[in-house]
Amino acid sequence: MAQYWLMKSEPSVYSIDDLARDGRTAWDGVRNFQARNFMRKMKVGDLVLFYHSNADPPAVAGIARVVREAYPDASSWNPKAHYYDPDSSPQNPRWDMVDVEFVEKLSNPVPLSTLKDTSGLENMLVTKRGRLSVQPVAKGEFEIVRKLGRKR
DNA sequence: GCCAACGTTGGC
DNA sequence: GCCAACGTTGGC
Repeated sequence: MAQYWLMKSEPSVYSIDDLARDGRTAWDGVRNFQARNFMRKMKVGDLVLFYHSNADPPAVAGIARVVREAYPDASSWNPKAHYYDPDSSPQNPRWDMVDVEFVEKLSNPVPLSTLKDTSGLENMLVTKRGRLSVQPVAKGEFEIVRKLGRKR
């Protein structure tokens, strides 16, 4: 059974439009253990709410799908990479990433304020735990957000 | 740009 | 193993 997730990206770094253009991307740069552990649970076919953080307004901007399950994030042992971690190596990778593909851009992005105000979403982690960049979402929550996002 | 929240590191 | 210091996230 498919699971549901929310993943954050700053649109100035990588936006839903970038994903629409590229078709698919490797979700590298996650350097938080809890977020990494959630990525390790992802299965091909799982659906992802693509959330724009540090945006105006912060919002769920689109939907993506997992197309490759967790594998080592090579940028973690590249000294020139922004997210370089000296404790990670090819022999002993510390960080993983997944590949996701573009599914849809929401015609009506769902801002954080709406997530906070909508009945049925009061338990979403994104409204509580500001700093977790990869998090699980309940199926019902996913459906509500997708529906809101498709409204015009 | 500020700063609260909170995850991580490292001294002890 | 505690916890203070530090760094980062991310809303505002």
